[in-house]
Amino acid sequence: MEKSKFVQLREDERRVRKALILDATIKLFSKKSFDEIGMRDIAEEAGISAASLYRYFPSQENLFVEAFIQELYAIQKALDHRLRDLEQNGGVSLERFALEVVDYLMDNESTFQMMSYLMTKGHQMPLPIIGRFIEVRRSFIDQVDEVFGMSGYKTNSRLLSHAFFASLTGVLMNFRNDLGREKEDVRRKIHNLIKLVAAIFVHGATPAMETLETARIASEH
Amino acid sequence: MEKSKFVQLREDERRVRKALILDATIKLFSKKSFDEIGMRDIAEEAGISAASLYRYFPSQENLFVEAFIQELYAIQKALDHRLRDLEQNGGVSLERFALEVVDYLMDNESTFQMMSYLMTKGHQMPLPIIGRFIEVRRSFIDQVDEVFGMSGYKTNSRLLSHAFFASLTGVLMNFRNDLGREKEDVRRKIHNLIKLVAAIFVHGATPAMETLETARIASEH
DNA sequence: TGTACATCAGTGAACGCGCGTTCACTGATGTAC
DNA sequence: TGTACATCAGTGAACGCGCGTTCACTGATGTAC
Repeated sequence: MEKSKFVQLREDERRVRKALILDATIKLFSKKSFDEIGMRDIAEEAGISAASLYRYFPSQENLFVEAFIQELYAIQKALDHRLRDLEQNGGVSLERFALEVVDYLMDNESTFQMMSYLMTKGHQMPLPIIGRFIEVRRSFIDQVDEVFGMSGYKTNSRLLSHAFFASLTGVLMNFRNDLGREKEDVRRKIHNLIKLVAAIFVHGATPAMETLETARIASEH
Repeated sequence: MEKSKFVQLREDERRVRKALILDATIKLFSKKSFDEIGMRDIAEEAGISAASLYRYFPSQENLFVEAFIQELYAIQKALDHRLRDLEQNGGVSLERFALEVVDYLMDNESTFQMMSYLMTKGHQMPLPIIGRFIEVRRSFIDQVDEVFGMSGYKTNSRLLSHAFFASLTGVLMNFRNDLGREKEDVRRKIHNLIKLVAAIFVHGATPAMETLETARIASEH
């Protein structure tokens, strides 16, 4: 009985330490590219020795997998939270939602780095990560869908949501590291682009859907 | 005189061999990610020993730089060529142009890999590459601009072109490696998305420009 | 034509370094009696 | 309370491997006389 309590305590502490290591790892994601982060870096960031890491994770790959998945959960939660927030405070327009997402991704470098990484190298990642990534992406596209729904679109907005999601990430990936520009300058430019894209998607989608429908039917025959 | 001719010949051969190595390197770009390509890989692909590479390039970095730049020139030329081609054969719509570009990028894995790489890690690349990349991107956006112009848009389409370019690359990066899908399936999905985006940009841009103008002015005060 | 020499492409083997990981150990804390 | 033992976090040092790069050499081709 008492013994089990002590064991419990030890296990709790262990979990806390694991979490600290994962936090340190995620923190590093925002400073370096993934394939530049070594076990010694993580150890330093966490304030322990490299050897100690192996008391908590069997390998570097395993540590990274856990960190990625934790981060993916955080993204999903954060996005969901922001959407609910908007809903309560004055309604959700596509533009407001998109700007929220963009700001989140610009303020959370590690999240953004991870998303880029998953997009470009995702196909050779361990399965659990791929699964989570696809899930999170779908959940995000669902949210876009929801926003489109609020904006008055009915069915068949699925493809539209995919396109919008792609445009949004495309803007970020292309202009995030624009060289020789001030940080706030970059943000303003990206905001403008996002506003433009949102406006285009809102005002231009209805006539476009017909065109697409025609194209789709044509391409299937 | 004669001596100079022999020297000339030797120099020509040298240039040819350099080109062969560069070609081998670029070929590898389509098979592996850049940070997975080693000097021994390149040597094997080129059919020589790793040590020999150093007779032609002072370092791996230098070799990569030359390969990147060569590839960037190739992209620019290919895109330009395709645009001119379209102009002569029945006119250029945004959709046709975009589909051409997409197909080019889907058929030239190494090009696509390089573009993704430059977008995500470009800011820490050697200066000559950054310069070339920005140049090529600008030239591409110029082409989009031109197409928009043909489609009847007048001034201030610059931001629109940026946005379209970003959307196009975004679609590719997001759905290129869609898992558990046939290759042709992926291509069809991407084609549909691109058609949708093109249609949206064409039919929806005009009212959107006003919205944007308002937003831009507002954000400056 | 023959011979000594220069140039240079090409190479197998080795060097040096950084990385992921393991080893053998220390020290703190708790348990048994 | 004291003593022998178990558990486990933590670590400095070392191992093994792969990589970029260099070394010392070979062999082919051309040059000088």
